[in-house]
Amino acid sequence: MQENLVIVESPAKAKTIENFLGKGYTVTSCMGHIRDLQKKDFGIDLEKKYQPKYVISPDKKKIVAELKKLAKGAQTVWLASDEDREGEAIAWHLKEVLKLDPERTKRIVFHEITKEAIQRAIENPRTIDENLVNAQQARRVLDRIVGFQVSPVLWKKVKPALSAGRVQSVAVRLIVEREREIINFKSETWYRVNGIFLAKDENGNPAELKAELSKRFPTKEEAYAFLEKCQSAEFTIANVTKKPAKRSPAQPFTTSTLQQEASRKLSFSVSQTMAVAQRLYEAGKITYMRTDSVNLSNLAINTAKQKITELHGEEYVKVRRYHTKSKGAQEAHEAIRPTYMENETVGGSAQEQRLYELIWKRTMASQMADAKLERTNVTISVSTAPEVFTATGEVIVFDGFLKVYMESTDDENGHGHGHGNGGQDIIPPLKANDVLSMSSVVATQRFSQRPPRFTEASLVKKLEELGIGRPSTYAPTITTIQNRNYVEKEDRPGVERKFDIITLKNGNISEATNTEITGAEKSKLFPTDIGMVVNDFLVENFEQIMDFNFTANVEKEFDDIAEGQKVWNEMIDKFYKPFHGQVEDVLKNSERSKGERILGTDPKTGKQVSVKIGRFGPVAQLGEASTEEDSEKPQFASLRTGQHLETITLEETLDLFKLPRDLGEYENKKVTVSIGRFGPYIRHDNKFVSLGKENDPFTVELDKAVELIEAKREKDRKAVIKVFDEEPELRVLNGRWGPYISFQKKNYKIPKKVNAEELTLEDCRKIIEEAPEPKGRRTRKKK
DNA sequence: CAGTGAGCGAGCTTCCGCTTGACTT
Repeated sequence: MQENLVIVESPAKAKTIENFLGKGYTVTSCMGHIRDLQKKDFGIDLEKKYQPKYVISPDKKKIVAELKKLAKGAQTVWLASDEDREGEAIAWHLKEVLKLDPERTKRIVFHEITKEAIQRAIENPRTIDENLVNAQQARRVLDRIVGFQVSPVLWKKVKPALSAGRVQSVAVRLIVEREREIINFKSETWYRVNGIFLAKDENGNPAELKAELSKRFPTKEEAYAFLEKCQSAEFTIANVTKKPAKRSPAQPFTTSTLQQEASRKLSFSVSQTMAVAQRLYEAGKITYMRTDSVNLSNLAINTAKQKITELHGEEYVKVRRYHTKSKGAQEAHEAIRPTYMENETVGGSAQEQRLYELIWKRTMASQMADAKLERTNVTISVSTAPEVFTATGEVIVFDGFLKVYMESTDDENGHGHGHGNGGQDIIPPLKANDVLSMSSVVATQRFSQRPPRFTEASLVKKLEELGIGRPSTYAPTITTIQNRNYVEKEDRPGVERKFDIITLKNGNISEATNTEITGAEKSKLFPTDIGMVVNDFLVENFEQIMDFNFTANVEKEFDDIAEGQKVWNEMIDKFYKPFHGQVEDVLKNSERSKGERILGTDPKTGKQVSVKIGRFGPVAQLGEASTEEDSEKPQFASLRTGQHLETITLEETLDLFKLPRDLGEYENKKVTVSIGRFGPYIRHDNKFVSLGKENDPFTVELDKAVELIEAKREKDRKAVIKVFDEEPELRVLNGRWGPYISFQKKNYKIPKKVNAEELTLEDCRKIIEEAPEPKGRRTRKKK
């Protein structure tokens, strides 16, 4: 009989701990929560004070059976789940489900995964903290109430299969509101003036001093006038100051900061980061990747110190202890760090290697000395004008942590567009009253930047700041709002923008107009039409849930429950009563929401032009539906990809009704052009030919269409490699991925070694016969 | 694949947080 059974949450942890405990202890894992509210019939008994109806999660049945067996054979069961709200609940569910005898059950928590810490935990067992468990039950019940009562309202009032929740709905709101800020953004313009002056460096060689005028000019005329003044001006150093400055390393990684940096530096999506981190964790190369702690173990700090000394010398070491600020953060957990600091690199896939390297550098830097800088500020006065030029230089005196790692920022506007920003590293030696000769003064038209769109990672950052969601849910939440089609991750090309440049050089002033690309986006989150409609509906009708502080407010109450100051189902009752009233009221009284926008009237027919969400997505409508008999039905046309309810104009909408267009006849059959799901196409003789990107369906002519039809026929001819007279249904075709066999509407792969040209009918039949049955069910949800 | 946009009604959808695989493309 096994004396002791220790149950932890994750199997990797179990393995480590078993090694520390040695004989007499079996360590196993329960893989997180083993029970949850039942999914059907709400899962909460509203008649019995919100009593939760728990069921064993289907994917945990096997684990529970195994745990039962092990617990039966153990003298003492040690519940060693995490020390937070969820962990406490896991311990309690285990106790309930495994029907553990209180006499032989002990609750322990580790503050660190070391032999000493575990030994200490074993020596200091406690009982399950019922208050903490109740705080978790309140959290769980509240989330179920919100999710399962608001979602059905959406099914009725907007569209079936939609969802709402405490976390996801607020995440969508952030993106929708940001998009509207961008739509309504009015760019301002001004003129920035940069001067290049001539000086001498330490060795007496010519050196440039780049400076920016402290004033921006709102108009071209004012900028021009200033340059005219500069023509005859004398430029004098008014002031030189030098100040020391320092920069400190960033904290070690948490889930959220890892996702951000992997996104910025490696272009990983948040779920990709988590999947790669999971593999590193399972291979024992990094510590646990779902954490909000910045704490490093003593062991980690010491080995980092050694490694830094070994690689860079002792002066680069600075031991720093980081503490997580957020309340209820788990000091038991550690920051994400390499398990063995001495390993600079690891094997594995390229992605694993890159993510590991990032984690290693960040951890190292966190224990390294500050970088010391010297900042120089120079002011240059202009004899003919009150404005001054300033130049700022920054020289690294001691690199410190910068030797290994520098955190990136999301600031996409930071480093201008190559028009000079007035800054430079090294400032030539100068002193006050030096007179400089001017090489050039350039006024450049600049524009204020619209707010940036969210990336997956910057959205996680924002959610974390708002206290919404947990390390284990950031990635799934981001995935959910994309799967529900509330949000899309997209690239968008920028647009060309013209800007003026006025240059003073060699005493002459010249003007020019340049162009630049602006507003290009890569992997940014855009709200969809349905996302916007759902968001507006929820903000209008469920303000409390959609409030950015809703989570923070209920968290305070959960804390009160955890401290025994509040009774959990009383707290839920206070929330539920008014909330449920609201749900009923909205169901009864609110209008169906279709996001309808009336754009104006069609000048030709005088009919109303509008857009809305239809059964099959966003649709434009010409004319109004009427209840009268024999009244004309309105015309409909789907919006094209890239067009949105919020931004489409009357003209763009009217264009949609110009299709399908009749181009005339070819071979006595009608040729028409239209736009379908896969873009613009030509229809002729019941065949379809894609128009491609280069041809506009609104202007394309018959000649071009015929050309495309012929090209398609030629391509189709080439597509057929072989036909057999005996079996007309069987053909060898050339597809996108090479040759394949088509038979009775099904396609079959040809083995790589086989030359498709030489296939006989017998060969083909054999391939079809031996083709593996398509396994498994098709996933119901399509993205 | 190249459309749809009327209405009825059955049966379904949905939350957040803990954890890993087991699946297919």
